[in-house]
Amino acid sequence: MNTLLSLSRRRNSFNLLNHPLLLRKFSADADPSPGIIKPDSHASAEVRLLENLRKTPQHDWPSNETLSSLLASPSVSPQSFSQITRRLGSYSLALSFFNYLETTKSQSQESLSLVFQSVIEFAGSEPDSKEKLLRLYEIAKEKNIPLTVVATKLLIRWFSRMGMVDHSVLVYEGLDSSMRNTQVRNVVIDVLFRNKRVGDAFKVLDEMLCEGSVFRPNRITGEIVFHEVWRGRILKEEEIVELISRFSVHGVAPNCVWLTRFITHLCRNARVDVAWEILSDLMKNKAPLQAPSFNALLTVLGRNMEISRMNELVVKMDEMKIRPDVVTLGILINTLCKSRRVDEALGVFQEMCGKRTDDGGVVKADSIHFNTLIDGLCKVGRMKEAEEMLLKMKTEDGCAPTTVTYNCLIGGYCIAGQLETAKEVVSRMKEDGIKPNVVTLNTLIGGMCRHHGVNMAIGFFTDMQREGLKGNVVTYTTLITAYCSVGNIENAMGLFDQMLEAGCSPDAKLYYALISGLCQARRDQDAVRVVEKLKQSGFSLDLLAYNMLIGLFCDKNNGEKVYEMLTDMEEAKMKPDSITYNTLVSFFCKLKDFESVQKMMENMREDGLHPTVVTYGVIIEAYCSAGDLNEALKLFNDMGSRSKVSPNTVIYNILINAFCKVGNLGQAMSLKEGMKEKMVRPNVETYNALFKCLNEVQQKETVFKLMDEMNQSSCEANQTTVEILMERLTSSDDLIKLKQFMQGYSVAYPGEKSFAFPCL
DNA sequence: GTAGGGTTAG
Repeated sequence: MNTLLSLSRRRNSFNLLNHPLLLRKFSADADPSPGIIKPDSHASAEVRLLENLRKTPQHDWPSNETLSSLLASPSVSPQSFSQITRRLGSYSLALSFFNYLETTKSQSQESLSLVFQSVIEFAGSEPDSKEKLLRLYEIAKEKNIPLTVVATKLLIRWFSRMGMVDHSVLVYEGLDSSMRNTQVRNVVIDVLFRNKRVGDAFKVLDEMLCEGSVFRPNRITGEIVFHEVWRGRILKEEEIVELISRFSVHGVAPNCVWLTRFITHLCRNARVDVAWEILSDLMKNKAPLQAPSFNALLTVLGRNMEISRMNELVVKMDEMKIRPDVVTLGILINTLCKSRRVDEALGVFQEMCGKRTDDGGVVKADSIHFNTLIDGLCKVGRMKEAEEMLLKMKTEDGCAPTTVTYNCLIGGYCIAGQLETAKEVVSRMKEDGIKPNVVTLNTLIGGMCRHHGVNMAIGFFTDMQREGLKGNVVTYTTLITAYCSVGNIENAMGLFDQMLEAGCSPDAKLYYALISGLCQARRDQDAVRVVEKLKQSGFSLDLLAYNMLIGLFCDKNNGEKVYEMLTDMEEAKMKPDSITYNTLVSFFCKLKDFESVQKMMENMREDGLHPTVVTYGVIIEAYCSAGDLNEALKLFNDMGSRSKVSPNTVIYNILINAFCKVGNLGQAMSLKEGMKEKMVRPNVETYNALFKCLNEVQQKETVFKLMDEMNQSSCEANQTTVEILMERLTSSDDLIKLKQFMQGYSVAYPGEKSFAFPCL
């Protein structure tokens, strides 16, 4: 048989003929020494037919009686005709055979079609195949020879390859509707796509997809269409979703890689719900799916910490017998650990390890799974279990502890403030032959800063530097932040310079830490230097940083720098927010530049922002301190009516204070009454302002009334209150009243304990 | 040739 195989491979270009079954049938021909393997009797009619065709010259075929009788033999099936034609070995012989059969009219249309198919097969590899195929197609039409599915597919494909896609379409359109089956349509669609006739391709596809279609799409249709959809970017996202849904009705899913890519794309563009819908739809229609597509969705659900939805999805996977893999395991335990649900993570870990996967393997945990769990345990302070997990790791195959494992443990002990134990872990890891790295260093430094202060951390860092271990940008950020938080800006800036000298590049987080530290410490000169450095390094400030800096420069009355920051923001196409505006409003208020204040308010509205209660507070206070109480009052009235911003206690206090200061008690009291109406609670400042104003003897009754009111509304007096009242209430009677007031008794009705009215 | 994931420090 081996000999036979090799011989026949050499002789035949058609793979089909290499099939052992066919070799057996045609063994007399294939074997050079007849007699070794004898043709069986069943095949003899076909074999003899082929032999006779070969030994008889073509022009003698019509007159050869043996041939005629063999052709009439019922044992020669239509399928044999196509094989016999192929075995004739050449295009011209095959065509002659076809013509011969056609003229004898001895054969069924099916046999003729099959012979014709073999002729087409030959024509495809002829030197002038284009003309030959065109001619054959003409012949088929002239002689009314129905094309077989194979012939149809070949013609459509070849015409397209030869640049005659119109002929491909003609072939397709000339077909009987029963011949336009899934296979043929798949070829047509593919050819149309390749020739950029997208609309026509979708027309053919549409008939397959629509309800009740006879020739439904199959996996290959999906392959062709989705490949093109991705490659050619011919559809919008919604259209792709719709297309997947239409395929899904027929139980067809895009292939795993394609689908996973699309799901990832949707998730990255915040279309998680759409991704979810697609997978649900496909599951509902029982389309074949695999874990990676689900992993893509689970990843983003994990990032958003949507654990219940993740759970739901895993349950669905289980129902559909879609097996989770190692990646699924990684996503689940990581998400659970990050949300501090360590027990659930351990549960999932137990349950999934050892489960079968789609490719027949077993879900096997690796070092990273262990690291994730150990980190989870350490973050919640379960150090004993973390240590046990480390021991377990050492006994498992392919799960050797790494630097990361030990770093997690060190981090855990640092969180717990056990710095000594953390350092011991460093010794243990060295004994195990695992090298500490910069993360180990940073973890320890972070722990020291938190629990023992920055000086100890600096000492440790210096020691490590002597041992040759270099810090990185994270090391410096930790230390700089620690210095800033204790207000030691000199050392923070010193470290910044040291870092630059050491050739370590600052990153965005470092710049942010430094700028926020400098702004809090009101160090404008240093801030300017750092911002310059930041820009040189190609970084840019974000809105938060701009706001901090603008606040600092406003505070330092550095209008020039404020202007520069605003110009920078504009160039960076960054819109100020209400914090930026409030800072600026407050700046102009301080300068009593009310024109600019008005301008800022206008700009704010143009930018679609609304003045807040803070904005109004700042301006009202500015008008008050400029002595323009009318303007302050006007703005106060504007608040509620124009801006629909309700005044709060702070606003009322500003005004009450101002009116009290100029001795306008009437206006102050009426504002206080207004508070009651607006349900704004007066506080101790409100009362202090009023008490200060009530210094006439005849106003004593009002003082008492207010004192009772304070008690009733549980507004506690402070040092200032007592000082003011002591000045006003000097008689012995008054002092008794003051004492009663301090004890919470009513002063207007002595002996009666006041009640607190929570409604006020 | 093509997809998905998980670990430590600011």
